[in-house]
Amino acid sequence: MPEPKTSAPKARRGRRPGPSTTRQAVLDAARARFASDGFAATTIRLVAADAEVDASQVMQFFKSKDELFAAVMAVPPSALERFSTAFEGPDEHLGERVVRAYLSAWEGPPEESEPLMAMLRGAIVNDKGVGQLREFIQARLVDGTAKSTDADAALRAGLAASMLVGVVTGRRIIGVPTLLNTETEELIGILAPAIQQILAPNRPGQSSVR
Amino acid sequence: MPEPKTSAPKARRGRRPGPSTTRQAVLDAARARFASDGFAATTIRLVAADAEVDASQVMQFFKSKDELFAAVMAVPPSALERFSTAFEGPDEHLGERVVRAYLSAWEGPPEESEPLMAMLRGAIVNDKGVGQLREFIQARLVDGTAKSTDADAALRAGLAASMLVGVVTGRRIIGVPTLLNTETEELIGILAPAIQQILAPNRPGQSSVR
DNA sequence: GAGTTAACTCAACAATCGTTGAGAAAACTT
DNA sequence: AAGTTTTCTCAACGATTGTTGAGTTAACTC
Repeated sequence: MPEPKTSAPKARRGRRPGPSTTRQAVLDAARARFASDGFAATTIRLVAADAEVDASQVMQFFKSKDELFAAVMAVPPSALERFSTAFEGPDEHLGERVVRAYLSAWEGPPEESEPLMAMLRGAIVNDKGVGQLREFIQARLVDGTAKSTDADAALRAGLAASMLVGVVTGRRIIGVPTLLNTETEELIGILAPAIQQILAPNRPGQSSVR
Repeated sequence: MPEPKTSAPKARRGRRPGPSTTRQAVLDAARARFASDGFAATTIRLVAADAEVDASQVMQFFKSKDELFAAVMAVPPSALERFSTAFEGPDEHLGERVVRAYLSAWEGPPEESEPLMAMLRGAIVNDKGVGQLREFIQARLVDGTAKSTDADAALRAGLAASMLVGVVTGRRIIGVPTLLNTETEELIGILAPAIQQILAPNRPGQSSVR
């Protein structure tokens, strides 16, 4: 239920006085809507109402609903950094670092997590969304992290990405009760050895610290 | 591209002669459409055209689009059997059996795989879909497979389910190139040890002291 | 064979959607 | 200060959607 910030007075007719922050307001509203409701359930009119603007204004800033969605899905560099830096460093705790990077990226502040959630929620129903998510996983999570051109390393990075995205989806989108009722740290404790196994399988027996 | 079985002649006006197979034809068409296009992109008229019936006929058999979707998402018992039997047997190759069960269920014959694909594709956009997928994972893949009432075992089953569903999603829905270009057997070879790590983490014969 | 029920088509409604064009008011340019 | 540009609301269009009611034909019941 979107409610106007102030009790809706009367809609002025022309341009508003003062500097215009509307474009950013529309973008913020759209990001939140796409992230929580998905692509199909998010209507231009609803976004416009959230941003307290007319629907046609949204169309003037962003040319179409698809372009608005594309603008929303732009993943901020701070989130990308999490993934790339997680792969750097010694192989010993690689699994834990990667798991931690994924979970924290999707559970972090809205500026980082909402574009990612919007991608997941919108990917299935919007054609551009599927392509965007595919490219994001392939370029940013697979090619961008596997340092060498090793095909096997890329495959393992892709599998780890799919698995961790699956965990996030199950927890944040599907809402599987078992995953919802578990602390993030406990999840990491279980996932880290498995992802370690995927990414650095060289020493099979070395995983268990305890 | 939906194709009429025969070149569309003329639409008769009343009930057709002979025994009626229309209800099943509608269900088959809907299952295929929901599985390949998702919930939002699948229209009643499109399903009706595929089944060579009028759209109102679809509404007479199934009361609404939601109920049609619910009927489509009914997972056949043969698919459920794959999952439950995979968890039975020695722990030694548990990971490989479970991985094989998941991948084969989603890549098997259409009667089995299409309801599962419909669940995945439709889950995000349809409210009933999210609930259905959540209940499917929780009841069938978590509670149904974890033999004991052990909370930790249920959590591990839930994580394994989410991860493997993630792999299937990345491969069959998102279409991550790296995963697409890899043989199923090679995937199993990499995934099996990781899932084994999740489901049976302790070799020193320690079964969760409580 | 009459009467009832079920299967089926046709036409249309009501709602919602993305999108557009015209015009009003403020900001910006000169 | 006049003219241009940008921001903004209003009203509506065209298309599509799920859904419904009326009428038509065949199968089923007795």
